[in-house]
Amino acid sequence: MSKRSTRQKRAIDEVIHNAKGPLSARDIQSAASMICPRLSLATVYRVVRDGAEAGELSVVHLEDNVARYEVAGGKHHHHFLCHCCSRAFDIALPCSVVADFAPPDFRVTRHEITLFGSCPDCAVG
Amino acid sequence: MSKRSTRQKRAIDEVIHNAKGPLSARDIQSAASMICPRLSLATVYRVVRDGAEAGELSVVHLEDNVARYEVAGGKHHHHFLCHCCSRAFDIALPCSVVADFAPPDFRVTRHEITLFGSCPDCAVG
DNA sequence: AACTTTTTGAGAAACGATTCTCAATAAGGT
DNA sequence: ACCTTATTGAGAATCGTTTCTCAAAAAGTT
Repeated sequence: MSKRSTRQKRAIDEVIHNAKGPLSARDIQSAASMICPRLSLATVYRVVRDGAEAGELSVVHLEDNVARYEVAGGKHHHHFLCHCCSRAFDIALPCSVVADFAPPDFRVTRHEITLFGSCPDCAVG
Repeated sequence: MSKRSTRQKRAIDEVIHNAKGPLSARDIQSAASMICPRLSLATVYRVVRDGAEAGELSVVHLEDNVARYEVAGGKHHHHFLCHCCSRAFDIALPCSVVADFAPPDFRVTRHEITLFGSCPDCAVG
């Protein structure tokens, strides 16, 4: 639990809240560095870990071995991962039926739908 | 490209072909060890890498930072990852519409739907 | 069976993400 | 402004997966 409000925490918070999708620790570092120069990766990891433990952030694991963080409690959504710039974006997909199609002896507690391809910035022509 | 048929390769092949879902290198090693004792992890990695390069195997990355391998060219399906025993299972889900719901400026080339929960062996009562 | 060349086993090494260490810095209260 | 204590930065350390190394073992050919 964090006790003091610091420039670093405020910058990290702002970056995460303005993101269009979940951000990796490095994403957060480079974006928040604009606001708070010399922000260290260790601090980013500390702050997001505390945020996740406090239930304010949720951790998203897509397919590239990198944890990404987003504000928790938003409405359910899915993700798009650009194979070109490696950025992740939020996407809304209908998914109400997904869990119902699992064989009945599997207990489904959660699902993730991830789309891959190129994002608007990377798509050519 | 492999030039010789060995006990190790045959064991690994058999294990992968009989699997109910994609297998990690360690999964393969422990299963294939029954057939071919003292099989080393390095060999598993070599064989699956060659298989993937030859297009015979495809690599699946679920959310736990471990590459899993399955025979390529099967019909499209999705995966279930047991958070208890960490095994992955193949699952068939309807997914025809999934890509259509992405915003139009995203180019979708692939998707992955993963269900999480407990598998039949791990689900209690 | 002998020979040549690929393949293997075992552990060391590499690699990238994440965590730790600790002296230096900065919040927040007085 | 001062003091106490949480927080930070920078790099070292860790952790787990995957790759590399190289001598020893095995495949396939004659």
